[in-house]
Amino acid sequence: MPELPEVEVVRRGLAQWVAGREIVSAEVLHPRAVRRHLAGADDFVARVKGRVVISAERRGKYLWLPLSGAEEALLAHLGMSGQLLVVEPGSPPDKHLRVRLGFGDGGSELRFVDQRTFGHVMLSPLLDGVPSPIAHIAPDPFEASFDDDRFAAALRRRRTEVKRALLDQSLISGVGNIYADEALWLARLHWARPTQTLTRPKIAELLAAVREVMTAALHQGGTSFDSLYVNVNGESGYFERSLEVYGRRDRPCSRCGTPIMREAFMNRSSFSCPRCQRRPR
DNA sequence: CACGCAGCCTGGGAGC
DNA sequence: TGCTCCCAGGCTGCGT
Repeated sequence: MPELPEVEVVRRGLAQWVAGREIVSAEVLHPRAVRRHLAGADDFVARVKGRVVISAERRGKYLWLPLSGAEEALLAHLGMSGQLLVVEPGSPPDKHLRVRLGFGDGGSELRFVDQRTFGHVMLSPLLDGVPSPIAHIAPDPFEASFDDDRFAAALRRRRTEVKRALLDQSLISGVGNIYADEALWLARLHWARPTQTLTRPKIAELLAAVREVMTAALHQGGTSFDSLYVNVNGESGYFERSLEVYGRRDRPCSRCGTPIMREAFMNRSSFSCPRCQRRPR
């Protein structure tokens, strides 16, 4: 389940293996993979050919490849199960291969593989260096343009629960269910804590926790649970060994030994320590 | 405008 | 063995 650290691992792989190369062929094997490219699959294929990949960029969980020519980029979101794989041409097709790009040097090809098809790729204009479809997404906490004070003020204005706010990509991008739970545990906050009751120091602590868990994950190459997520070379990350609460129901909290509990939240799961993270009254 | 939630999608696993 | 149901969850679109 790719969140910011996993997407960053993929971005680095793309920067290393794909930047500077000219796309000469493209094939869309499943229309849903390009559903956000409103002009259709044929248009996507026609317009991507002949373009040189300039670099690999990322904001939150989105990543994009600026292309030569017009101010345009190949934008990708991995969804839950998407992978961008750099493989030798002619390698056996993956079961869930959705899009394939070939390069003029005849070397490795880029494949978008996605079992659950929540991910997508598209071509989009760049506005001030950012793809237009993600203009409404807030910077992620590792960008220079992320403003801690502004985030704190926006959070306190909200009338919602702190975990909902963490998952709201218009407030802070890149945080998904796994790292939200991990950061809340580290900051000793219950997921249902009303945002308007958070003090500025507590918000600073929460932001530090978000950055800490993501930095740790990045150092280990991302998180992987069911091998659906792999980096650009097809190698799984190993961060799941370091998770403190996510997926650890009934196992002891490493701080106090209390069994971790799982609660239903937003049609998914929240994991927390009932002692370290006291539910608000 | 702010907030919350259904729906999208597939395969693995549990239960019968 | 084979069927049904549940679960994973980021994001969009829509209702309140």
